[in-house]
Amino acid sequence: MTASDPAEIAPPAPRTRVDDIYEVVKEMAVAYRLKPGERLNEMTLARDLGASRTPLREALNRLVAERLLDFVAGRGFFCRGLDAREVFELYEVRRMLEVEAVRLACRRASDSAIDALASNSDFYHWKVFGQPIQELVGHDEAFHIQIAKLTENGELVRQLRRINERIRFIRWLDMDRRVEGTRSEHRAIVDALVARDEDLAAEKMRHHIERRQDQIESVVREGFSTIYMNDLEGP
Amino acid sequence: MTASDPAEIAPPAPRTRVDDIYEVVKEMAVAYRLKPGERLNEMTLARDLGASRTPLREALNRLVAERLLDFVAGRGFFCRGLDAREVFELYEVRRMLEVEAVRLACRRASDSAIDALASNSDFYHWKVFGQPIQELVGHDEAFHIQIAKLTENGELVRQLRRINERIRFIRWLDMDRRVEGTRSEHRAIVDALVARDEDLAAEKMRHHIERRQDQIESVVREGFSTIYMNDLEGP
DNA sequence: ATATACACTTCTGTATACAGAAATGAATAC
DNA sequence: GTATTCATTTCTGTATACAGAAGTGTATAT
Repeated sequence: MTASDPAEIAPPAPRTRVDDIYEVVKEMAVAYRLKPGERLNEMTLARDLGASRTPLREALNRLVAERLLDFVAGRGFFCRGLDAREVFELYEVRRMLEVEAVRLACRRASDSAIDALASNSDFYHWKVFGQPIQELVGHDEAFHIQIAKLTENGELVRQLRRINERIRFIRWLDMDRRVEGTRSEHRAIVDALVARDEDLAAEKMRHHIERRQDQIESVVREGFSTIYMNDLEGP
Repeated sequence: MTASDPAEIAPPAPRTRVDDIYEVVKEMAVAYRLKPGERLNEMTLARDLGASRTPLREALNRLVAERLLDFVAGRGFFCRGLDAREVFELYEVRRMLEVEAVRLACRRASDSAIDALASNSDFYHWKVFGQPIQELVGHDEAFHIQIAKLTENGELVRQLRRINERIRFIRWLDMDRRVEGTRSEHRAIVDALVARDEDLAAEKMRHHIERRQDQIESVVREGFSTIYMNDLEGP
């Protein structure tokens, strides 16, 4: 958005090794390619990433602050756990933010912004079958973020993005059973937004998120088996 | 809470130099003892803290992830800015979370927990005059966190704590004009909680937070002058 | 007087080194 | 067979070293 503004062409922001490491390890943590609670060996990981421990540890510290990794002084860095309670709490925070976000969106968004959401929205394009789950979840996240952006509150958007990273694995697991439901629920939210019916939009959003919240316990259980099945594709 | 549980006496969690540095620099950033946008000299700062650059940079990376510092690759670390828009957005997110939090508290909190909040609440003890502003803000934050804890949602509490760190400086500035208002508004919230009147509690909380939101612009302006006056007490 | 080029200084980004803590495992005691 | 001790190995926590980028200031040209 601001990046393409010709008035502020700052030097193209040199990428450091820390940034690269950060992204790679983040992906590993988000996708639980590291097992829950697994200890990270800094020397091995640094070697595998072709770097030294110094930038690695800086990246790991960022990830600890984002709660994608755990850290114990004297013992090192660990993959975050997979805990139904934590996921449940994150869904609850997410609901609080998104229900209010869609309210604000009803009040603040321009007609054209809402039109863009309505006509561009993924639920028109989703091929429900034969589409990689990752793509579907990507569309899902994008839809919710787009609504958050209508509030013009950058902090809100950032917080939701962070929550999304932490529950993405869970979304991967339950998306395939819920594609159709998701699509129709998204549509209901957009309809309410177009009508600027704040209460209805809020209610639809609450419903949309709470439905998933109910299933967390079982999805997390499925998560463990998925994680430990993936040994098969290990290195 | 869990720390004193005899069943889980883990080794007393050795403190590292990173932890110490983290806390010291965090305090500097929170209190704007670093000027907004000021560049941090790693060598100087490390020397002043009696450490080397390695743990310093790890701590700084954590603080960047928490948005208490900025980072530009190739240029280094900077104190966060002081920006009315950002503060405004944080107050908005805070309102979203706390209004819903007090609703959940009405539903979930035990009678005894609410009693404890009501009888122990700071507004009974606040000495309005002649009390350091820092203490008053500490009571204020503690009050709000206590309510959040009634939800039993640890993530919610954590997110609010992080927001509090980022707006603490602003609270310091406007607290002295608002001590009495704060006290009575807190009381109204507690009364609604005791009555388990969810809608009323939510409305009181919303009002409580939005009142401050309206003043942010002017408080931020005051903030700049405060920051640049403090040169007088420099080292 | 302002702008440009260039040498010089300072600082960041990363690798490496090393001390001490933690984990591992063998050997011994019970 | 289980528990305990101690030697050995491995790994973390931090300091230091160094290359190259960024910043600074001076001298020269216009």
